[in-house]
Amino acid sequence: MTRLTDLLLPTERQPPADAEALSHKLMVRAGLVRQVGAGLWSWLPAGWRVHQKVVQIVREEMDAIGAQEMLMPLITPAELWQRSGRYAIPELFKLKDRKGADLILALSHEETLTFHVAAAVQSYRDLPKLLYHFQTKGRDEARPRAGVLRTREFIMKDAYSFDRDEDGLQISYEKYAGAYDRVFDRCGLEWYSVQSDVGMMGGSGAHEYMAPCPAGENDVALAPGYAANVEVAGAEAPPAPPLPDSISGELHTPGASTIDALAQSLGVHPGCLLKAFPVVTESRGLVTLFLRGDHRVQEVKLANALGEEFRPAQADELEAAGLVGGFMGPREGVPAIYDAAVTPGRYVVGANRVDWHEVIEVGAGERLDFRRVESGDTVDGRTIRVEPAIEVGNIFKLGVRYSEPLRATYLDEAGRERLMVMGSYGIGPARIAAAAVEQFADERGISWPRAIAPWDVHVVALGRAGEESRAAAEALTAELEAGGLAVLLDDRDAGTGEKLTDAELLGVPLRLVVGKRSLESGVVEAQARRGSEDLEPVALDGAAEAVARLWRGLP
RNA sequence: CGGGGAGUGGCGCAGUCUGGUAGCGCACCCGGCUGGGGGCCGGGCGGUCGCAGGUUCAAAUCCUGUCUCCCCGACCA
Repeated sequence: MTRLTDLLLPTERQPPADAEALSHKLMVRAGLVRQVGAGLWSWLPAGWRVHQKVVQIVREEMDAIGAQEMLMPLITPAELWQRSGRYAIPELFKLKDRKGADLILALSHEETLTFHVAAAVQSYRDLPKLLYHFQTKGRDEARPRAGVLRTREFIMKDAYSFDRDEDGLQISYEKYAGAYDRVFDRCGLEWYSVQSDVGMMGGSGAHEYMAPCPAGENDVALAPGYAANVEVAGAEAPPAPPLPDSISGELHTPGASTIDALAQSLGVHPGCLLKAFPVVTESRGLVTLFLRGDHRVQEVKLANALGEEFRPAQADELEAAGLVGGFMGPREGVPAIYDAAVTPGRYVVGANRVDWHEVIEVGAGERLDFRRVESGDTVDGRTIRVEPAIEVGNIFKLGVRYSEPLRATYLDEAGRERLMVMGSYGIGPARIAAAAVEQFADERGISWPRAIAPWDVHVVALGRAGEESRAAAEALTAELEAGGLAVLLDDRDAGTGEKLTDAELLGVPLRLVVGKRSLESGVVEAQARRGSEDLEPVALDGAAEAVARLWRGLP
């Protein structure tokens, strides 16, 4: 039993002035978390209970697939990271000890675990190995944001798999994927897994687990049977209306240096225009990308499509090539690449002269897909919608990205030395908590899924200290606890409104109100936090069982 | 890193333009009333006005520097 009079639960009537995201506001208001610095948060007792609930669910599902829990240090010798090549990451916290030795704060633990497994495992007989831990991560984020959604220090469950080959990795990957499905289901979240970008570091496959909500940092493209991060999603765009024949040749377009202005002055759909996006790459030099005026470049897709990194061209480079900002178009000597949604036909492009555009005929040449998909696009005839989501977990086929530099090898049956094939699998418990707040909160506050609520039942004892209702609430609480429920008892000497309002803010799934009015009939009032209708009152006689039953029926 | 905004009691804010020694609501403490939706009355506690320097008889207010935090973007292995 937790008595509210013992608990540090600093609820606030007003959200912090600088909070933007709903989960940020509510988690602070409900007394779950407090900020220490930018991206640095303390978990107060009630919030930590939620975090621990999530951790326990994750732990159980990891154990269930045969993964073994361990613990590796946050502070790590820099040398391991120098070997893996990750020492240069800007987000990496770097420090020195008193002897001047270089150390880092691990932002994940591939290096450390690969180091251990490389030393401990020599034979194919010892593979596969599935391992995980919950450990603090340090990440010097350029921009921490939205309360606990993006922080510079946080606890992550990071898991790893070591296999002898790709086939083995596939099996391990599927085990973790299954465990993840169960974790997010059990946490009561609305979620889906999406294909994700494997990044420049390579890797042969990756999925992200996404919890849709407005505060999400990722945009996800969804259609029946299809889900992908917009960083990789590809789709068919609805065709743009044809450019009227009346518009042709050279066009005097004074001041129309933006797509909107140009489309408006010509009276045509923005899709009839081509937008130019000049970039420079290592192997190609300056290239101009063209996509429909109503489309946007998706930079991750672009890098993948190009097969190399790129940067926007600089003003002097444009000038040297004769490209004119605001009126840019194809030009002799500058390679042009068209987006896949630019179907052959007539388009308005810049004439590379200030205040002039022209109509060109685009043929059926080579295309790359580098535009961002938009709501209304289709995949195999199914309409896509794009929505924001929080990334709550990811699974990633690493391959030999770490086993190679860190020499994690084993001997196969033939005595040949071979590289272990790895996977990594992350979950952020804090993000799961924040996502649950985002997804289920209403105007009164948080509404926890049963599985991760800080307590199972919130007993509100009305009346003054010493009154009969207080004693009844105490007795009821003890009985519920004996029956296996975790109960928060509001035993404060506060007004009814304050107690009920705080209960709704905190969001425990089942609330029981003990007051003299209902006690006269030998019952307490029950209300589910989610859904507004009162449940049937619960008779004090046999309450433990009845309440447990009610609780089991909640979401 | 670029753009924008903000630092005044635990929280939310006013005061800054026009310099005169800090105020409001909530919270908190004491007393009393009330006791099923943040109730009422009375009395209180609490602030180096982010920090440093400067101007001035006098600085929350003007000047210079600096730190911190938030939002948008970039970045996010």
